[in-house]
Amino acid sequence: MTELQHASTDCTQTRSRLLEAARVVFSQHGFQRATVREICALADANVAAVNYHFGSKEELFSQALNFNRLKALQAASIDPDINPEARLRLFVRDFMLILLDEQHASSQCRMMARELADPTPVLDKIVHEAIAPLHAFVGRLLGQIVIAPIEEATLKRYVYSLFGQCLFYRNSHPVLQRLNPDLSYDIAQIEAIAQHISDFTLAALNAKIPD
Amino acid sequence: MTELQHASTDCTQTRSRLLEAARVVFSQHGFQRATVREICALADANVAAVNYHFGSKEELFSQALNFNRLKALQAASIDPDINPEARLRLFVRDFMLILLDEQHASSQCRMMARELADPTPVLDKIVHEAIAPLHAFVGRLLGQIVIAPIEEATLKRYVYSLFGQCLFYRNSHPVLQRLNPDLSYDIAQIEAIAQHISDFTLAALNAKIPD
Amino acid sequence: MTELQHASTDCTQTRSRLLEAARVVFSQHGFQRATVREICALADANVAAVNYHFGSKEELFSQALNFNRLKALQAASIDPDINPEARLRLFVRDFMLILLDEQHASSQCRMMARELADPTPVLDKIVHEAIAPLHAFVGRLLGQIVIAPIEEATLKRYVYSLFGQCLFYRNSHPVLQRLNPDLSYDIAQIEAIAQHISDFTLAALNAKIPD
Amino acid sequence: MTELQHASTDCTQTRSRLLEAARVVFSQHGFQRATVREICALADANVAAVNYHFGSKEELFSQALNFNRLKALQAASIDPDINPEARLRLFVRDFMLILLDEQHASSQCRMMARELADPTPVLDKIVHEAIAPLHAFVGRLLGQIVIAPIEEATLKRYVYSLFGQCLFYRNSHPVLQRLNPDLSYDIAQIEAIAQHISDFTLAALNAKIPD
DNA sequence: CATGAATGAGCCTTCATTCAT
DNA sequence: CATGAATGAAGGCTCATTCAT
Repeated sequence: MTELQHASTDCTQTRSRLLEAARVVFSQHGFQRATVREICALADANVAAVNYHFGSKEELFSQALNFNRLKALQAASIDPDINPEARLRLFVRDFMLILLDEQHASSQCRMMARELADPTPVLDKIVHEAIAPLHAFVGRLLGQIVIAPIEEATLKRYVYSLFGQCLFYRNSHPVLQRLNPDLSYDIAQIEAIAQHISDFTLAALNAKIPD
Repeated sequence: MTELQHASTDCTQTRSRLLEAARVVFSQHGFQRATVREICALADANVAAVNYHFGSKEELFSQALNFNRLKALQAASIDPDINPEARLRLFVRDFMLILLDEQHASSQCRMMARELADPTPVLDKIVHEAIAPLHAFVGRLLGQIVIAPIEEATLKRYVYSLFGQCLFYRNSHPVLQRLNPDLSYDIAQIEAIAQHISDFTLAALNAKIPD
Repeated sequence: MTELQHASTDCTQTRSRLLEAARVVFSQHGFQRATVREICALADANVAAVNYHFGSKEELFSQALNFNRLKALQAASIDPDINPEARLRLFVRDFMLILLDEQHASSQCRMMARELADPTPVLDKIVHEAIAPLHAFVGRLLGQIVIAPIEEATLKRYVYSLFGQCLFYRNSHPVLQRLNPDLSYDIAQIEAIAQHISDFTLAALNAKIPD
Repeated sequence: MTELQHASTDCTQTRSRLLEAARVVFSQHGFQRATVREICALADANVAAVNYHFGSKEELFSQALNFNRLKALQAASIDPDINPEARLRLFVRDFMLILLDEQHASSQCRMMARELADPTPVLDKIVHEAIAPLHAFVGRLLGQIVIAPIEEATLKRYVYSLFGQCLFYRNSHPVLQRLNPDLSYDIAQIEAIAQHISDFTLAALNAKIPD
């Protein structure tokens, strides 16, 4: 519960603590189930603090979302000196690290993943600011790998196949935990998963070329 | 437990109507957002009916789940006269129809999909009765396609890659709707999606063989 | 506080008790200051009872208004066998009894008086259903007294002068109480006030005739 | 108590701006509905300013009341060279201008009018400092018009009849607005109203003499 | 067997006030 | 002298559940 309390950020500021606590609680319970009371308790703040600083639970949710890491992700995989396949492997690895690494501040991404299953008005913002650019970026990347000209619709399905594989590990995490009770993601395992997804995807893409 | 006791009785029975209404409402709003009042209103029953017949909202949810269609799915794809690849294509097609076809009574499966993102104690039942067998089934099927002996862990990842691709279209439906505002699934489109997933997966599996 | 509890109405019904309590509390504190909690406490009901029975505080307020007495008032003063001046005296007397008699169920009228100073959306209903007809009625009555033809606007001002005098005793009651600390309205006093208002008004109206 | 201490200082002083803003907001919304936040926002001051300068919302309200205009009113109508009836007409005219003229700084009086319907402890001050003297003044004035000796109680009722007519236009303003949607008070209309009230009252008073 | 009525815990939010600087 | 930040009490309302019939 107090995992992020007094963490690296400037915790003397109630506002920052609220944002941090919100990410934890929202990513655990989703927007609906999360209560401002729990967030405030975790942030060691008064119940009224959320409304004072953000005006509403929804605005807090919206501001707790932080797409910086996702944007940095794209920047890192954009180096033109690396060939497209290697860039894809880099991207998938970083993406999975963000999605699965419980230790780091990836709760924003988990919040997003939750949001997908239980949309609130904030989803529009998420899609517009984070997901659409990400899909566009991955679309360009895959387009460079599949040299043969392909239809836009087909390219989209490749993108979906890639994201589907990646997101599965997050979205179906509760299921996987029950199927494999001793499941836990350390960095080595995350990298192995990322490598599998990259292998699988590249194999499918390359196999398509002769067609 | 008693879910099939009344299966044969007239659907005018309150109990049956509640189950049917529950499937509709739960699959629309998820467990949390769905309200007992809405279910009862749709079933034309009293607010107290849910607790009277099922004891709790959660138990209603649990009993509203119905895995028959998923079980039938496996049965259909098990014909030994068909080669494994064709069986996989059949399975994916039927699975996607269940997941995406809004016209038919596949709301149970949509309920399950929602549940994954918002686990309740009922998830244990779902995993045990429906998902675990399904994963095992698909695991055996993929194992027949990848002739070369592979590790159990690797096979699992193949299964995850397949389900990840399939579930993406349901889990990320709100996102896809926003990315493609005129999105809608008719049977032709569902079959095209299924074919893509099958192609993609088989290409990846076959490419692996030389390794 | 419990002045009306278990009064004459069917108090076994929570709904009725809520309406009764609402009239008491609303007329004491006005719409804003009145709290559903206090109303429910007075009605010996649960806090949720208001929302269960009426949906909202405002709808409770709206339904607590009851114009029957005002309507009866007009009916009583409409007897054609009595001359207009006597009918006016009757009307003023009955009106003042409703306005000032604390013993009887005139809290609706006090509620209305409060509403005037602190309008809520419900005021539209009050004006339309109760006040407009009342003004029209009194307008006709005064029109019969002032035989000479007068303009519509002038007639309205007569109506306002009459109602102004009557309502003063209710609206300015807190002031009058402080000016005359031992103020209290028994029936004799109310009748004396009514007689003064009638005298004053009729004198003014009659004095006008020669003009 | 200290209300005039800063009277001479520049109105840019926070304190003065708060008083001015308070008059505007209180007269618009009444004591209850007015919020400290709105007053501070209008005065371009901090939320804490009210409590800092005045200790409480109620004390701000109390100090925002300013009876100078009412006192000036009496002074103006006290000229012994004018006959009592004319003085009454002057008084009523000026009083109605204060009550109804939205353009001028008569918000204090509107504040008082609101207060009557929603008493706070401040009402004691209002009654003692403003209303009681006003009633006394009008009582003397009417006493001079009704030459015949009358009882104190009767004189009081005349005063009430006069004030009732005047205040009606303010207290029932929300109602009148709804009855006459295109209602608005310009100076000509206010003077017409004042004339009607004076005519009506004087007619009644004079008619009484023969009694 | 079923229900209309009622409940109580909990939700988000508002607001006058206080605190630390 | 003044303020931005924070507080706690209270508000209306929702909802799954229970009760009495």
